[in-house]
Amino acid sequence: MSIQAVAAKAGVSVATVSRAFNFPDKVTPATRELVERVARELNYLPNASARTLRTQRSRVLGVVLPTLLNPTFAECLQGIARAAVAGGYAIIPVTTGYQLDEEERAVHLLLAGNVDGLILVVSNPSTSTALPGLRTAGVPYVLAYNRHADHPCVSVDSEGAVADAVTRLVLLGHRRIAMVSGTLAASDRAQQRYRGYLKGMADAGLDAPPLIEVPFVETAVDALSHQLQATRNRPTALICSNDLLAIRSIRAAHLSGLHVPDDLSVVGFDGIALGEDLTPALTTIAQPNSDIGRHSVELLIQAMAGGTTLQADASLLLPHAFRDGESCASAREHEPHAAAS
Amino acid sequence: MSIQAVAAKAGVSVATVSRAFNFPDKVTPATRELVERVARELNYLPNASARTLRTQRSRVLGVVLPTLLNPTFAECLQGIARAAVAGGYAIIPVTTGYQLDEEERAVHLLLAGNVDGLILVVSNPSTSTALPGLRTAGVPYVLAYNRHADHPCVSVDSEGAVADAVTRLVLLGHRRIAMVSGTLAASDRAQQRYRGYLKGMADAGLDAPPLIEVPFVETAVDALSHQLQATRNRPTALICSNDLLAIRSIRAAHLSGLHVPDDLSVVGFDGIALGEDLTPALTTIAQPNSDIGRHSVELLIQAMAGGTTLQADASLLLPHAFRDGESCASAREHEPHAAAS
DNA sequence: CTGTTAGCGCTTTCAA
DNA sequence: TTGAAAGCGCTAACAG
Repeated sequence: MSIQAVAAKAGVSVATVSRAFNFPDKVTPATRELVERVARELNYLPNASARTLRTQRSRVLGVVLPTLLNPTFAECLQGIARAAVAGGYAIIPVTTGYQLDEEERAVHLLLAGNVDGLILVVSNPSTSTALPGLRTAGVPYVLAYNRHADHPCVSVDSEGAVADAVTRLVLLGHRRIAMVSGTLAASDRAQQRYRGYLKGMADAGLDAPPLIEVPFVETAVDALSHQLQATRNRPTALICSNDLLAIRSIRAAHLSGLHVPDDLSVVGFDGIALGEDLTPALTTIAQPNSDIGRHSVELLIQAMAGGTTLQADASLLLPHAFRDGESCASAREHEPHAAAS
Repeated sequence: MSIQAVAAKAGVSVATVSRAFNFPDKVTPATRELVERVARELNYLPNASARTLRTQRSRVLGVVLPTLLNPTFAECLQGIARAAVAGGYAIIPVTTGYQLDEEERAVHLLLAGNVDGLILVVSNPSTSTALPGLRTAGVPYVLAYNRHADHPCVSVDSEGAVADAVTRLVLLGHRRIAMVSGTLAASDRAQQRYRGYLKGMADAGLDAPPLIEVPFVETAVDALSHQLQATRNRPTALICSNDLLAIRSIRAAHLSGLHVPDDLSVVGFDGIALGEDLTPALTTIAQPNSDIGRHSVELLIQAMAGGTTLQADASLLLPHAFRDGESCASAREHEPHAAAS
């Protein structure tokens, strides 16, 4: 079904059909209705490729994210999708599995696909190989979750959030607080969160035990169980770099015969919706995942409307919230191995 | 960057550039390398819209799903994405929130976007308003998770799976087994699973208590807690229509002072990866979510290669597996309220 | 092996 | 208010 067919059947020119759809008030009500009726009869759908080719605008946004298996990004994507539709845009999401080369491949794919703009969550803006190319290509883009002085970003103050969380744990009587993280090198967020942890510990005058880094999420439970059993001065609280890690930490504690939160408090980061349905309900630093997506889209659309590309000073810092759950409690008055500490 | 520019700079015709990219062996190695070098220098990316317009093939697949907030569909989408990339296709996913009108809107959007084929998870194939249009449009499509005699579907035998699960529970000594489901009318899968439950109960010669239908997932925990507290002949086991519901059921049990699995066994359906990390680890009927996505794509690509549309007889029934966890145990020898039963 | 050229479906001047 | 026609970037005959 082409515009030609509609024009022929309606007895008007293709230009008129085009106008009837794109500028309804530039044609007389009579012809407009005629065209609309015929189009409906013929089941006409304007061809997006032809339109894109002609106008040089696709009304499609590319989205690059690490994975959808982490509900954090699924929630964010949901926010992106909703805002995109509201703004008249479609989206093409591509996942990268936290791999640098995949990030670059994804950007290429999307650029070749004529997207008008990009929203991306990269491993690390500083080391990303995809970003420089994007910049020179002149395509508007915005980073979500990442935080970097040279790029437009929509994020939260991870560092401050974790530092605050440490303070809370200290107020609950915890002294031996450890941090659990994925590969530090693979994510600027993990690095920021770790810095926040170190800051919080320093502020409280506490020694920070070595970071518990679990390179592969699949092995997190085993690695953690090992740590929880082996350590003599076992931590009484764990701050986890994300909720998935927190969930696995709770399991690791269980497998080590520790009860959460009585023997071990666990705090997550992300605020995935599922966390509230767990038993114990996850105590976590909640990010507004859906809003991060929404604001990214709105920023992008706004910039595109102005025909410009986004600058770093357009960055947005969204509020986070400490979400109380049941995986976190006061440190026991009576600590085991007290003599050894 | 157009093909013209590359041709000019390389001193060849546009046709040669096109060939160098699409049929490398139809040009001499020398010119091919020349073209490739110039293209790289100019940072040339072929324009997808122009190519689509010309060839009438977009190499894009549309994906329609209820939501990405349920990890089941996120896992499936991951499988779809991987298979699509392997087959040289990009995907555009659209979520519908289980709403009929959204399903129709999504299909329209995708069709206008020139997708070559569609993979969809609809609420109910029988009542779907989007499917008939799709059929007449002649666009290849396949349903995932749904099951229907008139459409090509990739699914598992939900009915048989649930019936088997009931049998297992019976063998564990359970007699009072209830089923928890979302809105039955909203999903053919829920209906199939319920039928399987009824069949399993009948086979065991047991009375099936009324279905516990929780219309809105958000309220599931409250509604369930209420049921678990109010019932005199409280069930000793719950079969849940999906894993999210199972997780909420475990929480509801906890809030009602019941321990899982000692006081109540809970079995889910879906096999989301997260279930294995929970405490207790979720006992569930696992679907091969990623494979469902992969097979859907492969079926579709295969059909498109043959220039045909998929028929109902191409449907695939994939194997499911009962995944043992910790949320399910033998019924207590010594049942409370035994006298009343 | 390479070049010329028509045309995919649409929007957008420019004229009428 | 409407129509004629050019052209977006690419591929695929067809000719050489």
